[in-house]
Amino acid sequence: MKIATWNVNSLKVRLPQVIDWLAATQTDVLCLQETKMEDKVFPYGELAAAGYHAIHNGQKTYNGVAILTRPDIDMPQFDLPAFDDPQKRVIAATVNDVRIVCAYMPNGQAVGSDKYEYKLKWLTALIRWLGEELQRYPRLALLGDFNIAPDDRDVHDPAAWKDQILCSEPERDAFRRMLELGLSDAFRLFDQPEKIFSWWDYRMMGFRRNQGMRIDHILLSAPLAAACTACGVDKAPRKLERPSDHAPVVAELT
DNA sequence: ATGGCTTGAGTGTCAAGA
Repeated sequence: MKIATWNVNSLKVRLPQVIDWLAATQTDVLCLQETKMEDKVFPYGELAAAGYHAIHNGQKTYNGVAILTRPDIDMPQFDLPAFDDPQKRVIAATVNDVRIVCAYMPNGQAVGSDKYEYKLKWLTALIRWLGEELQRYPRLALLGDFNIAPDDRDVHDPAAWKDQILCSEPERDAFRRMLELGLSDAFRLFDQPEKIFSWWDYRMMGFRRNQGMRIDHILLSAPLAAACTACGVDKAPRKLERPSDHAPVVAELT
């Protein structure tokens, strides 16, 4: 089973790219972030015509997450429980006996800002809930835009970004706490080339200069990590006209 | 130099992203 995550930065703009990419890659499960639309305008019909079931947790303008699958979807869940939040950042479901959790984690804007405090509180709530979910669902995959670069290897210029947003120690500590639940970073299960990123700034020719960050991740519980045969970033969609600033991250499970 | 693009809302120009 091929699973993937992609922050599309508006599904309205990117829907043709998503449908083309699904057809080209034969992906079984795709988690989307930043759909930026309400549920009532979500393109269920176009996706069904492309062969995909879909569930969506959206809102106007900001955030919004979806899971697209070729297999049937069971036990959908929307939002973090026990964390009152109008921002639509979490959706989960069971697909082929794997619990898929799709998350758009807060950006945080700047270390020390109100949005940064919200990010850290949100991450703590996520981690508490993930611990419970792993008890219920030992076969669990967490996919999404984490807005965290876990390590200096994941940053094009670690000196410039030291202690900045996406790289600060409290954010990296939250990422480590996810790993301590028993999850593995699928990308790091394998030897990887240097300077592989999943996001590049639209400005300053960031993509052409490969000035990016690895902030989109697939974390796997132990049974799934043992079944994972490959993980990488597919840069092809980032080269298209009107791309998202993020590229898909893909993992293959036997 | 805290900008540089891109999107949505909405028709001015700003918030937000990372």
